[in-house]
Amino acid sequence: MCTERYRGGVEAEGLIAHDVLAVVLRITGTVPSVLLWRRAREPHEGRWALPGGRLGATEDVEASVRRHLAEKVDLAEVAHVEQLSVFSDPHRGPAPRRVATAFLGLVPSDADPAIPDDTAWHRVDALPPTAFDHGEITRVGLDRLRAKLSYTNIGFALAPDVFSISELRRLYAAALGHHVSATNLQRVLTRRGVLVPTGTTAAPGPAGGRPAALFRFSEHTLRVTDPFAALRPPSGAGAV
Amino acid sequence: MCTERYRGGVEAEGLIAHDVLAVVLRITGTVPSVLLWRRAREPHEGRWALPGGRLGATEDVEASVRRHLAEKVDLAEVAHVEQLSVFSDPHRGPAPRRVATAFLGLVPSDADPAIPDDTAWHRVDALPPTAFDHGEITRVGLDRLRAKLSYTNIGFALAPDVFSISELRRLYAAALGHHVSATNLQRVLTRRGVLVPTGTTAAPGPAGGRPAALFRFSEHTLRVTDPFAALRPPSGAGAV
DNA sequence: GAGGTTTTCGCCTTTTGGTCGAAAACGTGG
DNA sequence: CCACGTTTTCGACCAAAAGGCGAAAACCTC
Repeated sequence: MCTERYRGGVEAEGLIAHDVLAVVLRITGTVPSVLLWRRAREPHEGRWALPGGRLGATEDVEASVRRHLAEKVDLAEVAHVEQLSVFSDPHRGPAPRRVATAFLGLVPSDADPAIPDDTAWHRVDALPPTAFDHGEITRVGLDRLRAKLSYTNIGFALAPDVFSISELRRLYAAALGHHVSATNLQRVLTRRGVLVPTGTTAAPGPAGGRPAALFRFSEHTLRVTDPFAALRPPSGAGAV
Repeated sequence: MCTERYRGGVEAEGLIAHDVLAVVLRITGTVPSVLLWRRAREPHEGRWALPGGRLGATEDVEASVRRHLAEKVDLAEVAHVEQLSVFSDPHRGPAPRRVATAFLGLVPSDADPAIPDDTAWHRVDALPPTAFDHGEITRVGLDRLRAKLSYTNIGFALAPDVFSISELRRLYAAALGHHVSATNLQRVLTRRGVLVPTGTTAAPGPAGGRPAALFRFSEHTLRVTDPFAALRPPSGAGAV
């Protein structure tokens, strides 16, 4: 049949199914959680998988991952999306061969978007059995988030629109997995100009305490804190 | 014919040609250069393209880019390869649709590998007309190199096995496009433990001068200088 | 108003990066 | 063999950035 030769022809020509996947993270309590859905069909029936799907003919990978993500979560709640990496091990899943471009997505901690019945948030420190290489991909996404918290304004995608320093401190500590000092966090982010005071304060908790000043991020798009590390240009920089 | 329905079937199924591409950089004089080959056929005949080719059925993208690179340059001279990004704009080239995974490759300044007749090094500040989006991809590769020079030991892939500080300073300045102080470069890299003295010295130039002490990189694989920026863990770090 | 709680802020220390100039170690040419 | 130019090295100093601590501020309840 044509179908037989068809398959063979496809592989000889090197045409490959291309998927997109999203590691969608959100800080819940003291630990990040990732959005996963439970597979109802083989392969890997019953295991938990990252949202995603086939790359369409008229879209680039970022448009595609946004389209597929919209099936699992309200896209308006996803504050940031960026490309992670390509996963292409020929044995990363059963035949036929699939290549996937993975993305990182971030949802602010105050958003609690509606999600389908087969979908749930899972703490990254207690992942259920994952399908294919999705566990490894989740780890890559988490690592990326942690790295970028240090030298970008990516916190805007984890925090509510306005927030107190202690709330922000809690989010950073949860994402980074280690203690973060409120004093230092505020100073570092302020010096970089990513944090601006709103002038308003929050009501104290039931146990009292001084009312917290409220802040917001100056920008809601990713910006690298420019001379973020060693070996800066002297003063007036001339790009090549 | 089968062929007719074949094509239609392929696109309906979303099967796509996947390419790999490499931005191979090398510091030449005071400016980085990129390895390009001149296309002898349409589309974009006569324009200059990045090395690369089709992803094969039994290899992942990194193995593939190494295989294709071997056709243009001696792989043993490529000291470092890392994934850059996926380029998937449906209109990034004429039909049929192609998706490409781009890589960054680095060749030490003392290597001068043999290359085919259709291939040449081009200074990145004076690129010839490039095919498809290869000019943009080159820019992405250069940006990646510049960023990583600041917070990783990636210099090992630009420098000879042993080198003087002034040689290394020249390489960093050329790659970054701005002045770099030898004193500071040595201190920063030494403090991070990526630079180790060999105990030997180089012969002075024809005009004399104090003989330069020679160094080498402690590792020849990529390592991120761990707490490379703000928001470090307190002291004893416990990973989650 | 006393006592508990939470946030804020000033002050200090440590680490890191940037700059400068003197000294060291070589050549060459009188 | 000594003065001079050259290149590298190294110490000293400075500024910026980040980490830490504790007192003070601003709220609660009893």
